Amino acid sequence: MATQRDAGESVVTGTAAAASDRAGEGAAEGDPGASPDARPAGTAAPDADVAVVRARARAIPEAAVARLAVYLRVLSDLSDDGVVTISSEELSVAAGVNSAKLRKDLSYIGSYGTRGVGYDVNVLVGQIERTLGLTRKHKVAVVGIGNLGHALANYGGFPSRGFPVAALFDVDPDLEGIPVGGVPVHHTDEIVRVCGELEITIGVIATPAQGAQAVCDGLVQGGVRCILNFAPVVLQVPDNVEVRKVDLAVEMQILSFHVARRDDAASGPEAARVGDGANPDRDEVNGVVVSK
Amino acid sequence: MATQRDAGESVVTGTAAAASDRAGEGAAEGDPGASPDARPAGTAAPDADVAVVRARARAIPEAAVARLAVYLRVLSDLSDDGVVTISSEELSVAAGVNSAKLRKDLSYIGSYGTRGVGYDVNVLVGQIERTLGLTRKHKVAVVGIGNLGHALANYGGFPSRGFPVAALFDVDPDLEGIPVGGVPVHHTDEIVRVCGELEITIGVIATPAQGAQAVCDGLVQGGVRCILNFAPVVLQVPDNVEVRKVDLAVEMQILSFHVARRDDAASGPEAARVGDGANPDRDEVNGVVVSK
DNA sequence: CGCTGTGAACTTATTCACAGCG
DNA sequence: CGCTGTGAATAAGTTCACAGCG
Repeated sequence: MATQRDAGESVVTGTAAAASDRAGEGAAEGDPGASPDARPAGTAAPDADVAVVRARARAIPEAAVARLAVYLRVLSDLSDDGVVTISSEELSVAAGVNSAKLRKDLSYIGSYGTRGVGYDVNVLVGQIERTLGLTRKHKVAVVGIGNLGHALANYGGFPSRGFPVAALFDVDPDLEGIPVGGVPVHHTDEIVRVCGELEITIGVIATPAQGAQAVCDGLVQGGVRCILNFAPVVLQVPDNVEVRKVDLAVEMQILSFHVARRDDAASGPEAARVGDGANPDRDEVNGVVVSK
Repeated sequence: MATQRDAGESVVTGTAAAASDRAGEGAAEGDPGASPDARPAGTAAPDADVAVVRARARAIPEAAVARLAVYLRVLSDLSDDGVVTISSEELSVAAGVNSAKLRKDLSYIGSYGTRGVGYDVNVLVGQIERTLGLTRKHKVAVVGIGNLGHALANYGGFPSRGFPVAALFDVDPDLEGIPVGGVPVHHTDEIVRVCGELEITIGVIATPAQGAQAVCDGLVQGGVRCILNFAPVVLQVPDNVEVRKVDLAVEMQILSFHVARRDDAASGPEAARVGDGANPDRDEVNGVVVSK
């Protein structure tokens, strides 16, 4: 009964990072050791502004939030490339959405565009970061240092985006103390204590299904209120804890559904041709040319 | 431009084209008394069934498809545990949705329940697998054998669910020939040839951003029509190729938004109206009151 | 009875289309 | 002009609530 969404639910127009290059170049988003409130030039009053942003936050549709994160990544890249201004049309293409939707999404966070011109890239970056609560760091704990956990612990995309991996846990005592990506692994028994002490805000569960709920309970007890769950189980959490689920098998199955549907359409209502895969040079399906 | 759906965008219903929904029923039928549903109560026809399933497939809401995959996983677990029958209420709890939604979702694939009793677990597993196109194997290729690629190549969840990892690719020539998870790594130059020969249906992109589009083009040219993209870029693909994107940084940022929103509510004008029941523990994190 | 299956009501999200500002 | 910002119109998705079957 607590909030629990999964990546495939209402929205997740993703963007930002998985095995990124941006990883290494820690800089980018103007905030090098400066104040945690790092605001790009050209914005206004700190205190009142925050209140406004926050007030609006409550009204932003869930679906729009996911897209804002995408826009942010695209805008960050543009900023790195020295782009100063961009129109809703251009940005929408880069983000893979239509321009009306983009403008609507941006309107939820305020009016930061200039009519007849477009948006100032840096201003937008700053506003979106603020809206998403990225003006502060969110310490991350990864539980389950298997293949996936390793990948996550070493993933540069997290720290470079304000999500430092501050703690690692695993049930295997042999891993205790061993550093992965520069952070030592603790035993899962220590989750509550360590998360509390380090003030972890986001927990990432990369364990097998069986252990996941126990790990989750520990994280919650340790004060973690946001969980990214890779384990194929539905976690039970209190109402004040937010869970997002990433289920690779589910993603694959959704893709599978679309293949089936397409094959179907291609072969008409009757006779589903089973061995269609045999075609080695399929450049068209439904008469549509594939290759570019 | 091509179709590119991110997990969560609407799709399935062919929008403009197939206007009418629910396969089969005559729209003219207006009397609520008589069950207008085209499908006979018995529902069993083996062969014709496929046609029915497929026809309905076109009408299944995108959101429901994602959930069907979740139900399938839960049902498979139940089946393994020897559970024969389950009610919508029980299944919905296990899947983390409400029972009305679950019944509605199941109704999209047909009527396989028994009133007063519930659903036969195995029958449901079979029907969902059929709907999702899981009655055939879908060979998977993973491109980018870095941390994430390694994890994916070794991830047991794929093969066990009908998605054998049949090919691996990386730009690094040093990796060539080296087996990862029992499958040798090819150079990315071979993507088109190998994917064509092996009849890969799903490509997983786990490369850094820069290489992603080129890899994607290769996969498409090699006949791959479904892509799971972990790279933080919006891929350009032909209309008949389906892309789903998984973006970890975006997931984190969505979580971040919710932390910010919650912190805000807690410290805002009125007190948080939380008071769930499950977690009476810690009341503050980072100095912010969470629950009352 | 108990539980499914489903129209109908309602909520959320997307798209349209245009007023209005720079 | 060109482009933003946004109400109003549509479409998609969720929940309700209950008829009807086993």
